[in-house]
Amino acid sequence: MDMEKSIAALNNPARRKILEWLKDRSNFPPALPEHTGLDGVCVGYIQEKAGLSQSTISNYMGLLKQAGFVKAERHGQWTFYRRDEKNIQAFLQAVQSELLKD
Amino acid sequence: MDMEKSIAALNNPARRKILEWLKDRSNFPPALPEHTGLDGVCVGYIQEKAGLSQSTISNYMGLLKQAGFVKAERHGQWTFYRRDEKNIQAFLQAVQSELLKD
DNA sequence: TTTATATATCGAGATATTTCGATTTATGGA
DNA sequence: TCCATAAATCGAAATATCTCGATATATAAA
Repeated sequence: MDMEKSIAALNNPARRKILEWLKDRSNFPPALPEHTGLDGVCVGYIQEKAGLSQSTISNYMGLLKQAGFVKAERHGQWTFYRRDEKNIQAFLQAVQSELLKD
Repeated sequence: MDMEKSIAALNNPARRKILEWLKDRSNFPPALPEHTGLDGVCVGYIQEKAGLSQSTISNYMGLLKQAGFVKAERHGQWTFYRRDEKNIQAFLQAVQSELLKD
């Protein structure tokens, strides 16, 4: 749990939005036939949804990954990103115990 | 609850430290005789503890205040800052419901 | 009213982040 | 092998943050 990286990753509305969208696969276009059964969302779909450039999204997903909020898995030419719920919970726990009195 | 301002305010290790220190008055030098009974810690003590310039700390406390994490109260020439526990809890609630799935 | 002290505000240089388009790398298909 | 597509990396301009010292403001004390 790198609090520094985690908070920096959250310090951007688009990145927070992406984390929210990733809660539900149906926020993105339906998976391609060759992707049925695979978990996560590929960069292109996130880019389309966010309306930002490919390089920006790739960068953002890298930051979210380094912060531990998402996991990446490569399948062929695509990289699928999905939330890392365990780490997200761990982060919330950590902020809480840092911020909360007692 | 301005999530934007709140996260930005937390996106700095010194400001997070200050919030932690403010949990316990004894992290700072004892209050002056003329301040006994008054709540909070004055800027000078925070500055001394943090080892940053006076203007930096004044700026930081302003950011923490705008984010709702602290309350300021002026007594004479001193400004006393203290945590706003209600708002801190509200923030934690908000991050949690934004980040957590379900 | 002058002086001293505490804090806030201003202006600026250094550093970091944002975001892009261009390029590179990885992979799969013709 | 050559081409197409997806994603990552690079380089850069615009903007924001960090942090300071200097100055301004507010208050109290002499």
